[in-house]
Amino acid sequence: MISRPPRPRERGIPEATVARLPVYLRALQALEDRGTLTVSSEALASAAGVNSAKLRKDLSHLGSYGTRGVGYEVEYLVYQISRELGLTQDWSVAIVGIGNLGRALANYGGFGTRGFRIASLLDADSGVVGQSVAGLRVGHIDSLEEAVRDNGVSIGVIATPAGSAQHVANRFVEVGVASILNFAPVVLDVPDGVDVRKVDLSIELQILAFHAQRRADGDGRAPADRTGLELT
Amino acid sequence: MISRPPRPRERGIPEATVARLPVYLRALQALEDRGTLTVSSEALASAAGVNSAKLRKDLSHLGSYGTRGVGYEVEYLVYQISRELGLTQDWSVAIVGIGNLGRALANYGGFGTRGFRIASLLDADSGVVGQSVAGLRVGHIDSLEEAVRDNGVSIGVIATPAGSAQHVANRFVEVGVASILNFAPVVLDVPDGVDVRKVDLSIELQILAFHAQRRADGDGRAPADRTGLELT
DNA sequence: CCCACTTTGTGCGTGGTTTCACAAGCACGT
DNA sequence: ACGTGCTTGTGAAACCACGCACAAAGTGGG
Repeated sequence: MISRPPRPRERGIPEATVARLPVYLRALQALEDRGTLTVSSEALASAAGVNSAKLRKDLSHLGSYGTRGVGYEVEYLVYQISRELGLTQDWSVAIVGIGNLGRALANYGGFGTRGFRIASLLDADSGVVGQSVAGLRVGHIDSLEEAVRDNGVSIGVIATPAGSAQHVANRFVEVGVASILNFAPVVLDVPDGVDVRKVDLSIELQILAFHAQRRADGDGRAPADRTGLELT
Repeated sequence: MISRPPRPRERGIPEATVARLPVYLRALQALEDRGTLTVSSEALASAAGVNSAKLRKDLSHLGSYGTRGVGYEVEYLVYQISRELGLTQDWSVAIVGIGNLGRALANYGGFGTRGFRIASLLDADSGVVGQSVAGLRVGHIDSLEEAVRDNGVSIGVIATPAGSAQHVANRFVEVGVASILNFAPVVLDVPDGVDVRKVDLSIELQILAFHAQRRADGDGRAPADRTGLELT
């Protein structure tokens, strides 16, 4: 009885679990940096800000990687989650729209922590094209197809104004980029099989405002820490 | 620990609905700009990228604001959603961490579209303090308490490096800021009653990578591609 | 006034997600 | 070898979200 099965999991990890795996991964990497060797579901859950039962169930979808009475081996779990998320291979990313946000993304070191390589920066503004941002020369949007093909780009990031986003998305789709991260405040229309995720700063603010208003209204319950006073 | 299960919602709107209201609102405002007076749930749902039954159910949580046989009056619905989200009042926002991302946020006009006013920019780096960004003078982080009080800030945005985020959050909480939007890649620990939302760029990328990998694996079909032996 | 047509609001079945609670499993000390 | 203590993995229950399908309610034409 030896043999660790190389592919214990079956296809079909719940979407909610997938969304949490990166959080676990980051918490684990912090533990790893601190030299921790093993961690219990309780401790890891607390670091990740979730319920421990949820964490165990999430991990159980990947396989049985824990040891009862002990916990999980940090390094091994890091590897398993990385592999599941596809971070053991490299992904090339193109960013379109090198305004304030695009620049921030290009310079955001956290991206490349593992697996992601920013391969191409593109913009439509001839005043921006040619500039050097994060060590890359900004190319013209017209060369998108070329940039995608030459660099093997498989993930496209849209950081353009709302008006251009759909057009950029269309061109990404046409050259075969099937994963798009959209920062523009529009709903993108893409064919089946293309995966779009949206990050919308003002939507997050609006959700915060909703809850803040509810707190301020005749709530009856003040924030635990403060003395119920709340001015608007 | 925290034992406060009895408070999912008081008289309220499901969380999933709240998260979609801003999307509807944006679609409605686009219609308004185009001069459209009324819209059917079908049309609005399509513009917002959701199912029309879901949209109707979402709106039904706000009240009965539609007219059967006709649809919804755009302007009226804009007002109702705005009110529900708390956008009829003004929210003052402070941004801490004026690096690339903080700068992008400060300049992001979309914020102020309605209801949100960026009242204060703060940073710890003396090379940044004093600079003018988006028409505001960047203040020193030490003046956070003062800035919050003087401007009536009720929403705090954290765009600092990971290492400083928890500290900034603590200070926000201490001066009574109970709504925090966190861009730093850490899980913030805050007392009950404080609302934290997190936007994490690299997590989004990792989720995309997961799906991209799954597409690549079982590309044509999914079934018995590699169903070998499996022992545990 | 009545009828045909349109669109909302919602009851209900279905499926996914969270949480509890506990048996099963492993390590370690005696 | 065996019991003790701890932690995982997972049934089962509760909860929530989604979408179908249809009755209710309004509009407009004849």
